[in-house]
Amino acid sequence: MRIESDREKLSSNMEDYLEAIALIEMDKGVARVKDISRLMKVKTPSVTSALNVLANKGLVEHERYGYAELTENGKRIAHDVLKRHKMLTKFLSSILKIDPQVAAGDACKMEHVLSPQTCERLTMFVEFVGAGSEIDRPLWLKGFDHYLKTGKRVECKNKQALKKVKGEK
Amino acid sequence: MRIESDREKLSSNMEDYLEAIALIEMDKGVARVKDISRLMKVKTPSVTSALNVLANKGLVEHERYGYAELTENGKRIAHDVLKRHKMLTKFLSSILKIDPQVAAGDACKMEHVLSPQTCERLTMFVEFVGAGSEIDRPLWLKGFDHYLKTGKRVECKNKQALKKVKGEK
DNA sequence: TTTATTTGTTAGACAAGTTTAACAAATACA
DNA sequence: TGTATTTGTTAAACTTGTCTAACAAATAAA
Repeated sequence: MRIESDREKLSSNMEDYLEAIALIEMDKGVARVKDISRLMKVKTPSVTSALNVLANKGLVEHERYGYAELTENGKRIAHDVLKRHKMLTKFLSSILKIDPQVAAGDACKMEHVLSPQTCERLTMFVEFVGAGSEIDRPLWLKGFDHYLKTGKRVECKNKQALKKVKGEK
Repeated sequence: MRIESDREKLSSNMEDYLEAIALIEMDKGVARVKDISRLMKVKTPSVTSALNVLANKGLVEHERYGYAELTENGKRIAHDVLKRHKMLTKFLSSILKIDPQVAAGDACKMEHVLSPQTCERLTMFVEFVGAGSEIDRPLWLKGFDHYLKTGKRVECKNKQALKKVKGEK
C-alpha cells in the first residue's frame, strides 16, 4: 500500500501535461481545462482525467470546474522538463540547424526520454558551443555548415576556402 | 475499412520488436519467440502477440510454433532503426562521452522519436566529427573534454594549456 | 514410443491514456 | 432574473501493450 506523495517516475504524458500547465500559467496566470486541451491537442475529458492523476500525486491543485494550478513539486518538475526542452531546442536549431518546427517536435519527444547524464552533457555541449548568433559560431561549426552543404570538409590549408567559410552565412 | 499492408507509422514498441528480430537473425540465422522474449525482457505471450501484429502488417512471417522471419519490408524498417541506433550510440558515446550502458539506453529511446531531418543532420555531424579514435578527435572536441572536466574553456593564446589539451588523455 | 521438459499459444485481466456521448456547472446576455 | 452558450465532468468504450495461468505442441531422453 502506498501513501501520498509517490516519488515514482512520471510518464511522458504526465510530464507533458505539467509542462503545458506551466506554459499556460506563465502566459495567462492560470490554466484552464480548455487551454490545456487546446495546447496538448486532446479532448477535454483527457485533461480532466490527467488532472485527477496529477492531483493525486500532489503535483497540481484542481477544484471541480475551477483552475488548475501547479504545486511546488509540480512546478519543480515542470521547470525541469522545460529546461531540458529549451536546451534541446537550442541544440537542434542552433547547432544542427534543424527547422524550428521540427526541432520543437523532436525536443518535445527527447525531453522525456534522455538520461540525466545525457541531458547534463548535452547542456554542457550547448554551453560550450555557444552559437547563439552567427558571430559566436565557432569556426569548426562553420566547417560543419559547409560540410552539410557540400559534403566536403574544408581544407584548412587553402586560405581561399577558409576565408569563404569564415566569412559568409 | 483498411486493407493489408498499411503504411501507418509503427509504434516504438513494434519497431523494437523488429530490431530485436533483426539482431537475433544476424546472430543465429533465425529468431525464436524465446530469444525475442529474452532480448526484449518481456514474457513470451507478449512476443506472440507482437508477432501477430507484425505479421498482419506484413513485416514478419511466423507460423505457429515456428520461427519468426522478417519480410523484405520488415528488414528494411529494422535496418533503418538499427542504423539510427548505431549512429546515436556513436554520437553519445564517442562525442559526448556518455557511459556505454547509458548511451545504449538513450539511443534505444531516441531511435524511435527523432524526425528524419534530425537523424540525417546528426548522421552528418557524427560523420563530420569522426572521433572514432582519440587520435582522430578534433582539437575543438578536446577543448570540449577539457570544458567538461574543468568548466573552463581552453585559452588558445596560452601555448602551455593548448599543448596540454592537445596532448594527453 | 512413451514420458518429461522446453517452448509457444490462448484466454482473460490489467494499466494508461484516449475518445464519444450525455449531462452539469458557470458565465454571458437579454 | 431567466435563457443560451461555453466549459467541465462523468460514464462507458476502445487501443496498445503488458502480465499470469492454463494448456498445447515440439523436442529430448528413457
